Amino acid sequence: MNMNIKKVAEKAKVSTATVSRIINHSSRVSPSTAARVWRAIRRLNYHPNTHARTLVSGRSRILGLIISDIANPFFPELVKGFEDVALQNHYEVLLTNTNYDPARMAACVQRLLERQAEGVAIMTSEMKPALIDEVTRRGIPIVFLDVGKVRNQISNICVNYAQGIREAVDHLCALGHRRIGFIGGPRTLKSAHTRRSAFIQCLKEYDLVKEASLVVEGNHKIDGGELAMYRLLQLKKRPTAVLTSNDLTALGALRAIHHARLRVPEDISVVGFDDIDFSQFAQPPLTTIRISRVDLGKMAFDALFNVLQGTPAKGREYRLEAHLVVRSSTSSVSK
Amino acid sequence: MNMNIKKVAEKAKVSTATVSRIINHSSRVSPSTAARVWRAIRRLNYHPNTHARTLVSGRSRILGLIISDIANPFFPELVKGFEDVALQNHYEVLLTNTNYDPARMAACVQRLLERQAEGVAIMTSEMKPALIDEVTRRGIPIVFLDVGKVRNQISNICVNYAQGIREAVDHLCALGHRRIGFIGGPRTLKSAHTRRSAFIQCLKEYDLVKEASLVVEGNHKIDGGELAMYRLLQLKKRPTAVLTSNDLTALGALRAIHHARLRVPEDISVVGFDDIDFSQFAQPPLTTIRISRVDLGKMAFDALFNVLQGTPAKGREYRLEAHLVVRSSTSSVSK
DNA sequence: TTTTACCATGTAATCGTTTACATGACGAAC
DNA sequence: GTTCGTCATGTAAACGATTACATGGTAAAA
Repeated sequence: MNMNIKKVAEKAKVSTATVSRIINHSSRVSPSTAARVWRAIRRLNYHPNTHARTLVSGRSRILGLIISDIANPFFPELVKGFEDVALQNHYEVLLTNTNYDPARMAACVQRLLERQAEGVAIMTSEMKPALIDEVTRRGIPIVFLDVGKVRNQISNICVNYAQGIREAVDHLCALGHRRIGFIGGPRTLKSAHTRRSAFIQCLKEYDLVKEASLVVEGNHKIDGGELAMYRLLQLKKRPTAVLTSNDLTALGALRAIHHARLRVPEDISVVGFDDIDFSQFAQPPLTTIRISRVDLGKMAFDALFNVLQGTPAKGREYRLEAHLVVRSSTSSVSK
Repeated sequence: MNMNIKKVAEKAKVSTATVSRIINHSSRVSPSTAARVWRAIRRLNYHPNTHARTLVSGRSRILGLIISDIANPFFPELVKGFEDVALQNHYEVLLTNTNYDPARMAACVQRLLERQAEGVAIMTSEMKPALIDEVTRRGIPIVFLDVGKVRNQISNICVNYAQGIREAVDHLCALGHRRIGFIGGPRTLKSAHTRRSAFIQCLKEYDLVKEASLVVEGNHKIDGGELAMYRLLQLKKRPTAVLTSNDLTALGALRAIHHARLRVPEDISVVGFDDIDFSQFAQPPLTTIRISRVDLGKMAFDALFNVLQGTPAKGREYRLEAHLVVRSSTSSVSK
């Protein structure tokens, strides 16, 4: 019943080696036999068994993609970008979720190793060094997002958060804001930390109010943003504008402000981060710092692909820009 | 360098067959050798090669999950539900996107067949019968969402849209609404069609205004909902409440109403469909008909799993309930 | 004590490919 | 007309597991 290379070989009256060579375009074969074999392949509706291929060749044509949580709106587009270009290059993608849990991350890596992934994109930050070693020891390239150093087979995509934040602060300053609050992400998250640092750095460069109470912590979800915003609203001198560590946080802030019977942007300006699909449909549409997650996904693939093709297999540092997109949640400060 | 079963066998001074038996708990082995082998396995950090396993046993422990588009907020949670329970049962999930394109769907199925998926969950409706045949001919179970008939290895999950819609209409009637509009999904989409039919059916059962102009077409995205709502607003006698075919459509409607300087729910009540994560954070929080997408994913896995385990491998029909969740986008009709 | 049965383990075939090496045919170079 | 190189193709050994069958040993049954 099941088709295999042997049957094709028989039908085309050649050896399996020849069929294999034709499928893989691996060495010269006479055009006439090639045609005969292709015809047989089509007739029998033959498709090579990937597992057998992987077994003998060692090449699985599988790439691993590790993310935190597909239900987090940051990731779907990233996945899409990665998958699209992987598919174009005839790679299959094995998607794994860590659920923000380092233990589960270990399991993800394990699963990818077992399936012989040829490369691993780690787009989340829960990571133990021991795991990385185990991957690189097998010669499997890795690409990280914002963490770790570029090494032999390790690439890194650095998002230029600072630039995006600088643009946002520029924009707010130009509108007359001086007291700018910041709602960060969870302490444990590397990227959240980077964003906060970039903001604080920015405060120094501009002539802005620096008060510890203006920087509060969220959880990168809506409820955390809402809670954090309440805290900012309760300050005796509250900020006239708020920058947030991601869009969900900003949406939570919007809610809190709305509940407090204040208006955005008339009473308080709000700036998000990421530009998830939704932010343009928020009420009001959110001014936010955009990271193209589709590009991020594509870039992650490229990073792996380059190492996979490259001789020598050197890792590289990639840069992804973040820019402000102005919508309606910011306006000049009212006095 | 690479670990394999042979090295483990050597180290533990047994044959590879014994190691295999121990790994698979497949037949009695003496506890003492088992212990020795497990120790060797741990020492050498051995993990079986899945491809070799698949090749000889025919079982890949891979399930295929076909969806339209991971960036569509309907799917991430579904994927998560499916994946979680698949993982618990030691299955890997191969996720494929059709991008709403039947041709790409064919490619998805092809890829899954080549990777020897043991079961396929098709959570989207672009499907050609020829493809299905090719899958079932190989004895691979399939589960559909809302389409097709239950057959030998084919299961189907039927969402009880009608019930959800009935609850919504009940709710609106109780609030005094009589002119209820409906914004449907794209004609090509089976589930959209089902939802619209259920609504029209409902109109007949209740004493409601039936006018063709009250049923308009969207595209299951925000812009489509917005456009469609504008059309409803331009009617000489506009509806006092609107039911929509999915939440994105409802959010678009919200925008349109907002732009028209009308208020939700005071001037118009809006009901969504699906209860995507976001709808609770809309302004105002959306009354909507909830389908638990996590449960949907789990159910899809169960359907496949049951056939995979079951003897005989009969397909079944599953039912998923849809219920109204009332938030703030509906209120009694103002006169 | 002999027979029987069963249990733990080993031997080797098998899954469907790829690929190093062997082979034979044919044309060019001498 | 040998000899040689090239080219197309075939032969067979991997790859790393599972599993049907074989084997020998030990305990129970006779």
